[in-house]
Parts: sequence; C-alpha cells; structure tokens
Amino acid sequence: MVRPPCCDKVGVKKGPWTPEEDIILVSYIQEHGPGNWRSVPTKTGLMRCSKSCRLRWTNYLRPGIKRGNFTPREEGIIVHLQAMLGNKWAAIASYLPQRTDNDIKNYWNTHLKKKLKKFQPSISHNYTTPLNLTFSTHNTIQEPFTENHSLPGSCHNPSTYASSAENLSKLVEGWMRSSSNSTEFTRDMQSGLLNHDELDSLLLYENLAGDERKLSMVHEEQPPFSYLEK
DNA sequence: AAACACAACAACCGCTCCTCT
DNA sequence: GAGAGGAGCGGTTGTTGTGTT
Repeated sequence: MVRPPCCDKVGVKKGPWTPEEDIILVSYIQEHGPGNWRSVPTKTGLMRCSKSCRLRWTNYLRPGIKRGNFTPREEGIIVHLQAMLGNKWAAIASYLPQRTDNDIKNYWNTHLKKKLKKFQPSISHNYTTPLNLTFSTHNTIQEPFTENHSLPGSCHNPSTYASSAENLSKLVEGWMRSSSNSTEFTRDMQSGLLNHDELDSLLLYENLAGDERKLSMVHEEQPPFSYLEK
C-alpha cells in the first residue's frame, strides 16, 4: 500500500518562512490553539505543508523557546542524556523545555559531536551502546521508579522510551542538583542512583564543558562510553 | 576583492507511532 | 483487531553566513 503524501506537493511553498507567513500562522494558533495541523494550511491560506507549519511552530514560533548559545550546563545535560538514550532528541528536549529537539539535534551534530570527537579520537565501536542498556547489565536500576516524578512528554502519552526516561529523570535531577550542591550529588551517588560509569561521564564532561584546557588531561583517562561518534 | 572552504542552522523527507473508527 | 489518517521523530539536505587563502 502506498500512502499518499501528507499534502499535495503541487503549489506547496518550500524554503525559509517569511515574517508574513509567521504572523499568519501565529495568529491562527493564538485563535485556535496548536493541533489539527492538517487543516492549518487550508484554514490560513498558507501555501505550506501541514508538517512544515507544525515544525515552524514547534521549533521557532512557540512561546518560551530559548535561542542562541547553549550553556555548559545544558551541554552537559545533552551529552549525558544522549549517552543514555541515544539520538532520542525529543526525549532529551523534554529535559530542556526551552530548547527544541531540532535545536538540540543541530547543536549536537555541529558542536558537541566534534567536541567529543576531539576529546577522544580513538574509541572503538564497541562503546556505541547507549547507557540505558548498561543499566540492565549492571542492574544499577532494577525497577522503574514509581514515584511521581513529572516527565515532560511522557505523562500524557507513554512512549517507547518512557520507562528508561523515568529512570533518567531521577538521574538527571540528581545531576542537575549536583551542579549547585555537591553534597546532595554525593548522596545520590552513595544511594546508588548513579553507577561509576555514569559518574565518570558526568565528571568528565564537566571538565570538558567548563574548561577546554583540561581536555588534554582528560584524554589520557579511560573514556566513558558516552562520548562517541555514532 | 574574489574565490573557495567550512560552519551553523532552518527546513524537508520518509518513516514510525498513535489514535480513532 | 484491522485499517486509515494524522502527528511526531530522526536523518539528511539546502541555504546562508563567516573565515581563510
């Protein structure tokens, strides 16, 4: 069975959005709310594919989006989550509500991948396994957390990555706290929330993000699995 | 100043997943 | 339970900006 395209390719405008198109889309969504993207082009008169409208809204026009430089802290979160989840950009983005999955993906591909490659150029392919698989191997997390940790994106629609993401939420929360409170972080570590691989990853990356001059020193050490080229 | 190379980012495409009937 | 349609995701490409020769 061949699925028809999401919209008629004939007459559909492509390429960069103009300010006028943005205004039309934003005012439509302000009036009707996001959703029902299929009908947006016809209702607004925009000569755009419904997917294009959705992408434009979610990535650029949606309120609360932060653009521009990623902070070292955000970099650390991205790197660590990427190591655990793989290229699940939407899941990673759920931990950085002000950033979009597209933004994170682009930033990873253009900045972080290179940074990490430079950081450890001779990694074997054996290390490409995301850390969430390591969890089961090491039994660091034996049961999913059942506490009420809110997880953006998974609370309404349980997704395929939800179970690991729930675990991650705790993990990341612990790490984020650690940035400002190393005592609590140590407590998490001692209570078994983090295993040694994860801790190495975090500490190593904090060196990387905080001070590039340390790269040559870190390079000598055993690499965490996370920082790998796919 | 021009040509070229590279980097960064916006957007598209194809596929999968989810929901509804 | 199956099928269809819509939404979402991730990989990739295209375009533009910036730096270098």
